[in-house]
Amino acid sequence: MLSCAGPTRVQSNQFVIYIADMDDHTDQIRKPRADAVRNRERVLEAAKVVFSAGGPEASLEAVAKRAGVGIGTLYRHFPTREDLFEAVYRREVEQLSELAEQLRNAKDPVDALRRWLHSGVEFVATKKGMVAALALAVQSGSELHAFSFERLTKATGSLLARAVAAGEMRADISPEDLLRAFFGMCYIHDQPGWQATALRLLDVFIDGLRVQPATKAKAKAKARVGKPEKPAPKRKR
Amino acid sequence: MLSCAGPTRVQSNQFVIYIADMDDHTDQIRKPRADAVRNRERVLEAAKVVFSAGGPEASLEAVAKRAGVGIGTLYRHFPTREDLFEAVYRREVEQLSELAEQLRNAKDPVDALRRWLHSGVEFVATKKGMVAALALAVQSGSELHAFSFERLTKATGSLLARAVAAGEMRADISPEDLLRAFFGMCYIHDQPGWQATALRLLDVFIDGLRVQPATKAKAKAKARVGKPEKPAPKRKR
DNA sequence: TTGTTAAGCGGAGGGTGCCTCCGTATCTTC
DNA sequence: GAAGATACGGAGGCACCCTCCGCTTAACAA
Repeated sequence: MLSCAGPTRVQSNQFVIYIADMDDHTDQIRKPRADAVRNRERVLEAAKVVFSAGGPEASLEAVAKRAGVGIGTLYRHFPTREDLFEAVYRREVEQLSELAEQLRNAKDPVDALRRWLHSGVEFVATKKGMVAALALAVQSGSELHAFSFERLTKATGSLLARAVAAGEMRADISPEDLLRAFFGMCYIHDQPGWQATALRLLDVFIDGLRVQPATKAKAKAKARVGKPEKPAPKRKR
Repeated sequence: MLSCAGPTRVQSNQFVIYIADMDDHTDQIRKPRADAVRNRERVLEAAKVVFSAGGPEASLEAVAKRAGVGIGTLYRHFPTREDLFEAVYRREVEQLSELAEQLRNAKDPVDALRRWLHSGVEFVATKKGMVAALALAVQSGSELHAFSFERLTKATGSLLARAVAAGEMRADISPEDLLRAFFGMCYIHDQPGWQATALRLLDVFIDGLRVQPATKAKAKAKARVGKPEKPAPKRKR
């Protein structure tokens, strides 16, 4: 937190980028230490296993032990549990995002959104710990750990915007809201048969999002004015 | 767990009923000890305060300390955290149930349901720890701690059934599902402004539950659980 | 009132987990 | 090979969970 003099380190998806501090004369960009890289990977691998087995509450010390590193090392790489979660499930989040990207070209925008949400349920089902990870990101409004949330919001937003622009869906629900609803539906995971329930509930919700036939034409005309990209307007209450 | 010889004790809502063991000759039914009754009440009072302040994760030892009893006493009265939750919020659950009872006489059944759910949000807002408590009851399928769940399911069911009977709502959503959706929506509590979001999301959901007069037949067909378009290849799991 | 006894009390204690701190080890660079 | 930066690891302090058991106390009978 206090190393103002050293080179800034920005963590991207899989890499670590080193940005030289231009004010500093001795700005030597060191290669990251091999053992550090190795250990980080080990911890990630171990966390994946441990979280899958023991749920999101699993002991971090267990993760460290499985990774064969000291607890201190774990904490250095991932200062909070959330950080670790996010790193573990980052790939999954990205896959979901990419799926949204692909679905943008689907014919029926409402169906595209539905299919995306259904895929989300499947993801959650496969990767056990993911709900917890994402829910954490959604819940704790902390800016720092919101990579997943931001990424998924964007994905949701793009699909939602299309449906709204097509006059198929009401415009007063934000992507964040939709995402929260999604997580809410998945909240009941680990009950037997929760998956079917979640899908059913999501379908109901999507029906609720639909613009009623009576007002459809009006909404369509209205939506055509603005750019399709724009997120849903901010609602007041 | 091993006191086979003593009188059986069944814990009802607010009272403790003593059932004499008929096989036993010396089946004297003792009045509950005054200090036990007093302590139980104290713990409940303390728990209410502590959970409100510190959330559902608050330390049970803190509760015991505030109640002025030993930790052992707390555990004797409430063997699990869940037990304590349920006892604390039992009154609230009952109030909600009673509200549902009253709303059964409302003219518009859909609006009655909506109002009830909105009241639920308000309850959750007031009694901070309640979501957690109820979510626990909903989530952990444990039969023993399902008082709240059962009670609320019944309340939801009565309102839902009325709306369905009136032909206003689709019939393929169970009270349990609705309840789960409700808790899902409230899952995001403790974010600023979550209440407005929850209400909005609930409204969307209710709209989704509605049978549209214009498209009634279509909506009904669509309400089938499986995919609407495909021949539904019976997905397992 | 007093004695008996079950019921209840409390908190020590053993266990687990969180997170920090800092002496030591190892790696990169020159 | 030396120097210095960087990372390692785990001990240690803290908080909490939950159980167990010797002691206390209230209810009841005589």
